[in-house]
Amino acid sequence: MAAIPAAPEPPTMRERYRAQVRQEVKQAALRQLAESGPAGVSISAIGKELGVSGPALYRYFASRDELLTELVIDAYDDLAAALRVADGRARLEAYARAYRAWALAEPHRYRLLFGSPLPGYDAHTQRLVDAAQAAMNVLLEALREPGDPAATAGEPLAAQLAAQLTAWVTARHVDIDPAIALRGVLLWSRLHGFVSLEIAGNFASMGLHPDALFEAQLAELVS
Amino acid sequence: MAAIPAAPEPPTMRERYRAQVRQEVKQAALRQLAESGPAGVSISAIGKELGVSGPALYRYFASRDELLTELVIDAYDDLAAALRVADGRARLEAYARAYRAWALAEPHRYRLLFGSPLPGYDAHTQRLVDAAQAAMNVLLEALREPGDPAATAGEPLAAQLAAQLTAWVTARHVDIDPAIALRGVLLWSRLHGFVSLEIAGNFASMGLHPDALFEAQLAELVS
DNA sequence: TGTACATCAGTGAACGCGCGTTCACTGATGTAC
DNA sequence: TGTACATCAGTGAACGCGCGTTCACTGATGTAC
Repeated sequence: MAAIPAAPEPPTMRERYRAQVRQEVKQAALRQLAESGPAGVSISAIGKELGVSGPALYRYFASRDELLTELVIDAYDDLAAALRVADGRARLEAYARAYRAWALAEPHRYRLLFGSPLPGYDAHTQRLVDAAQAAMNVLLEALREPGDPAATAGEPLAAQLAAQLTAWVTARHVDIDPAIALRGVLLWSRLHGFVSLEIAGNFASMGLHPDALFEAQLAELVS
Repeated sequence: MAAIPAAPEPPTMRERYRAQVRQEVKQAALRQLAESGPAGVSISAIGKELGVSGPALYRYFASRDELLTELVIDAYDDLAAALRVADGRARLEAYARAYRAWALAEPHRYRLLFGSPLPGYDAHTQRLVDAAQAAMNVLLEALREPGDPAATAGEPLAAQLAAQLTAWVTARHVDIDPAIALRGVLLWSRLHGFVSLEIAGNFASMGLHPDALFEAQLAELVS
């Protein structure tokens, strides 16, 4: 039971150096992600890009999985931050536009979050689920806005579904009606459908311009 | 310019044997797809599963890419066939249910069609785009049903979008209003959003039961 | 300011793995006379 | 019915590639006296 001396010291030079190299590794990994997809993010290739041997990276990340986890969490954080700027009246519409804009600006990261599962990688760690919920919380906040047309609930909910929604909402300390939480979940589902098809190029291969499609979709979303 | 003799002969035994082995290879590939995802579909592993050496498969498929292409086209065909059974009144609802049911029954094949792109594989060959359109045509047929509430178009369309939709619809020899085609595309987009999130386990990790969610989604879809 | 030591970033070789694909070859199967 | 030949399925070795990870080691950097 030796007392551990408290060490609130400022970071040493070595610590700052480590933090900086970690960032550079992540950036190189993101570049590879954009070029070759999640499977193409490899330790050796990152080392090559940084002018360093592969095993050197093990000083900064315990394994490839840990690196991937950091990329995923960073992406969730960035997405949530991009969504948080949606504000003011017509907040829902702003949220939808911000969601699509982020996905179009960072398609590889969007796919990392919501695309096919990586082989041998468990995306449902509590840590990852928590990070994912941050983006959802922004949506719930937007829905809580009074005076929004969505705030007027429609049909009555099935009891079981209402209970699950209530449990989910209260677990995140947001105080809204389960019917509105349902609207949030379904809104997210529709946004994801549109955006993932657009990113995959499905609209383009039908000869349809996504911008106009999205406006039409928006008209229905916010109604 | 020697005349090539026409050969409408029935398939020889060797041809039938070849066709059968091709089927077995595909089935083994589907099993691997279900277990390890698209990246796990490997020539050597298929050979091992069939009790045959890897290179033997090159008698039946020119390359791994050709095998994958066959899997994709088969999946599109099966999906379209599953959707075609949706009929009768409330055809749209039946279509939506059939779409979800197929995706839940064959999640790995659904992901093969609409999940992340495979590295080094071009999913936008004309042949593949055509196969994808078959499923869409079933939806357009369902939407053409008169008396369906969806048939009554809503707001006026942007001119450019209307032109693209008309071009797309007439290229597939279906005679419906562009506004209704738009409803079809957006309906598909929403279905895909819901189904892909459900398959990925996103609803489950929120503690939400997908069945009840889907019923709520359906109520909005068909309205 | 100067020296001795501990810390730690990075190297290069190695292990074991799996992959797609090519190639020369064996042996069985079907066909033609 | 019987023999000679062509076809073709399948084998095993090999090529070249890339991967994650471990390990003993070198050399520079920061720290303590």
